[in-house]
Amino acid sequence: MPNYWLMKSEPDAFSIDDLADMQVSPWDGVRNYQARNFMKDMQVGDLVFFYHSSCKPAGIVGVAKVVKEAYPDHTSWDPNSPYYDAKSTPQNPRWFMVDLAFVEKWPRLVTLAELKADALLAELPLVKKGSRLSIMPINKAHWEHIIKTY
DNA sequence: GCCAACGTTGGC
DNA sequence: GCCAACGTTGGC
Repeated sequence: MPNYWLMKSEPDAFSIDDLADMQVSPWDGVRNYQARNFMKDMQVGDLVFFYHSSCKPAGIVGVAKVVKEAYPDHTSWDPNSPYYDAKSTPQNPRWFMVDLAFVEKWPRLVTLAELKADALLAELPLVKKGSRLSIMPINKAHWEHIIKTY
């Protein structure tokens, strides 16, 4: 029984097309404790809404699947990486990543505005005011509603 | 580019 | 441990 998630990425940095090209990619660069903790909860086979943020329009563009559970994010101890964090070391890693596999790109982007306008999704963390989490759990009812409706 | 919301840092 | 200052996110 898979769990469901939503993960945000800026398409300029990493888009669903990039994932489609690579088929499998690590999800690195997460530097938020709450998001990290959610990643640690992910299991192989979990399904993920791929969300494009900071673009016009923002929204869900497709689906990915977890193929490797959380392991240390090596970019955190690479001084040349934009994601470098001096407090993270190979001996004592602070940040983690998972590997995702491409599943499907949707024929169209489902916009944040649509999701906000959907009364059945009022409790979706994504549409809550001030939500800045880049990774969040999605319950089964919400997941199935979104898959069915859009 | 603006700004609201939120997370993190650091002085005390 | 509190909280003000600062930085970041992310929609518009």
